[in-house]
Amino acid sequence: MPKNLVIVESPAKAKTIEGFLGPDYIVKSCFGHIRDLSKSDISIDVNNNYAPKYEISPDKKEIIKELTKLSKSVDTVWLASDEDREGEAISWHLSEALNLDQSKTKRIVFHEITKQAILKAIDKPRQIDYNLVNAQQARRILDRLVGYELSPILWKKIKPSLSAGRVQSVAVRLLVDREREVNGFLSVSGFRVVALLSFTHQGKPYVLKATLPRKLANEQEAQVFLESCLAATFNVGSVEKKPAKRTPSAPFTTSTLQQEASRKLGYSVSQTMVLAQKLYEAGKITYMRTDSVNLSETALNAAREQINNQFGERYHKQRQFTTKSKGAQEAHEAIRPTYMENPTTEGDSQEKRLYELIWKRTLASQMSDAELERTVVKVSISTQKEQLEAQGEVIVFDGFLKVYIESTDDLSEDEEGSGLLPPVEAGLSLNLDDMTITEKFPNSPPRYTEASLVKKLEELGIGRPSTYAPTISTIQKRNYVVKEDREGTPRNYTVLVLKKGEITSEKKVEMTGAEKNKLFPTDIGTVVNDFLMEHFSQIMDFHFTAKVEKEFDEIAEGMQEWTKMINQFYHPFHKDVERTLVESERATGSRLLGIDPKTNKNVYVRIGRYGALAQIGESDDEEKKFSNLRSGQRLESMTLEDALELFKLPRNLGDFEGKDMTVGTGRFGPYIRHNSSFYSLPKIDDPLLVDADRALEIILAKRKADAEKVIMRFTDTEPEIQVLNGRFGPYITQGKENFKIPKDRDPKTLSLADCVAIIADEANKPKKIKRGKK
DNA sequence: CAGTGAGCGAGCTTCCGCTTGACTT
Repeated sequence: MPKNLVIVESPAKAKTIEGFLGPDYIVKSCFGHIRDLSKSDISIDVNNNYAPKYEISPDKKEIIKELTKLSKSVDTVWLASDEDREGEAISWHLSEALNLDQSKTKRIVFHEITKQAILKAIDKPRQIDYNLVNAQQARRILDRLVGYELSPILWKKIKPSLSAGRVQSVAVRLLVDREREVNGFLSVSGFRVVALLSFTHQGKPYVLKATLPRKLANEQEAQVFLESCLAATFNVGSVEKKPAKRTPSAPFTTSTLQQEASRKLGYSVSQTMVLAQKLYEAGKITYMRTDSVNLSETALNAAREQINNQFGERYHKQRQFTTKSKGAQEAHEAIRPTYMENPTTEGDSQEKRLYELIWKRTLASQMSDAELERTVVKVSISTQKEQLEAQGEVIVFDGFLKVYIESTDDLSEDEEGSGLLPPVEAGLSLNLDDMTITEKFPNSPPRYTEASLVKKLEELGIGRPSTYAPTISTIQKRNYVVKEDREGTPRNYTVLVLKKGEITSEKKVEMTGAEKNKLFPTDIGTVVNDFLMEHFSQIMDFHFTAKVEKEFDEIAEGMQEWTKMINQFYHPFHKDVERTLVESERATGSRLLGIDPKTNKNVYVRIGRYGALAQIGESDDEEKKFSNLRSGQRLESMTLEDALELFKLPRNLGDFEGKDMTVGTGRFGPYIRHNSSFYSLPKIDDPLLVDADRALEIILAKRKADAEKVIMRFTDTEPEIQVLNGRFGPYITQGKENFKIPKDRDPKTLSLADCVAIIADEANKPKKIKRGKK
């Protein structure tokens, strides 16, 4: 019987550690938090010093039973949860829930999963740090108070089932603010000058591409500039070379891994975490939920060895990075391969690519700076004071760039300043091949991707490595936010060209504002955000988390009583809650768009019980009219014209077989309705233009298709079974189930007995095997 | 699936941060 029970948070960790400790130790995992406030109500007694009502989480009952039993059979229980606020609380909850005898309970922490580190930890046990535990309780209770008092207000004032919280509501605010910034962005164009200048050097022809550093203000100025260049001569004025260097980024944390996997591999935040979890469980990488950029001694040594072997000593430079992000708790190492000597790994291709990314990033972080040479060439124009400029960059020593180049979210305008310049010297005379002046519009601030939102949240110190992915999915589940593509809109721009002594001007069209896989706030997300901003600006403040984190730190250091801190927060907050419940109007996001010229009534858009709608007439008007907004239409961007357009449908097209034909637009696009049947309108038809003849055509075509749908039926004997013609050819249907007809059978000649036999045959076939794994 | 949009009232929804599976398609 083992004499010692060690409890860690993660089962993968438990397995590794057990190997180090020998037969006297049994190592178990508690799978994270084991107790929490009950979900069913607020579970905090606000009138009794905020006494929390904890209960064992339903999914942890089983493991607690097992741990209790084990703890009774050993001499010593070692609580080895992580060394941060949450980890300390887990140890305390364990000690309470398992009813541990303090004299045989020891608290240990280690930062590295090596035999040495663990033995050292066991050598220096301590007691539970109650200041840290109280800091966690304060965090937990504040979050519960905010979440469980704000959400019900939203149910009453906006819509049931909505939610608000310290983290999610600020995440939505970032998106709403950005959306407004983008929509309000005024893009003032400038005119960009690019010249292609040729020369010969040692008998070989070269072209130098040079640009004017500033943009010209308008077309007229561009025209004047080109005219002045018509008779000009061009000379290289100066060539200046400067050394530069580039330094590798720190190894991955959760958030930087999510960002790079999104940029380089196109993974969603949650996809990255699922893959990383698999790599972790397979023992290939260290823990994937971390905010630390620290590498252990073991890792530093392994990286050095790998770099020296693979690239030579010149490529190695040992670096230890320091964590900058707010609120970092550093319970773990950075995310790195467990074995640096493996540049790649077995497994499915997605896992493999993520592993290789982690390996490269880790290795690069321990490599030398890249040395560059930047060259700036100035080109003089004889008729102008202003000079053109060409920039080049050459890698003198690649260093870490040999394995890893970090990506950025910025869409840099051009590829300026990269690559090798042709051989030029001061005084060299150049020949103008052509000069192009293109009208350019500056980009609006970029919309957020999942990963760039995580980056922003981390910068603000909001959320933790374990919650970034769940937060992103919560705000999408609540329908506050959607991730989607949007088509761009066409925009005109002007291009002026000087070539062979002639100046020409041309109007061109480019697409602008197209987005791929970006986060957009929905109407409901916007209405909830504006409501919270109006009544709870304190919670919505981007620095709210940072402020309370500072107080949690003070509690952790024993400088402040946790109940006092919560009390100071709760009193004013709860007053706001009560006042809002009484005073605030129902929030519908209602906007008055204008007046309907036909009826002279007001036209509104707002959120209704079933989503966004347009309304003509006041709410107490008996003859008011409603229409759903179309998909893609947003409350904020609706105009009077857009709204009036909606009321043009449904239209009555006239009578057929004694019943009205109407045309309308539903959830699945435009349709014709006749005698309570629906007929989808083909894409080529515009519901506003369709006439009675065309509607009739569509109805008859559908009837014909339906008539041909039934190949065989056995009405008398077995009305359940039919042979039908479907989208993919003939098939047999029985009730709600469909069955394939074997290729060698003619569907037209099948008898009922044949059908029954085929159904029995198909039903016996094994179900499709799961895809994914080989 | 092609409507609905108001109100009543029962009963429900909801937070953040630790951890993994157990479930289908």
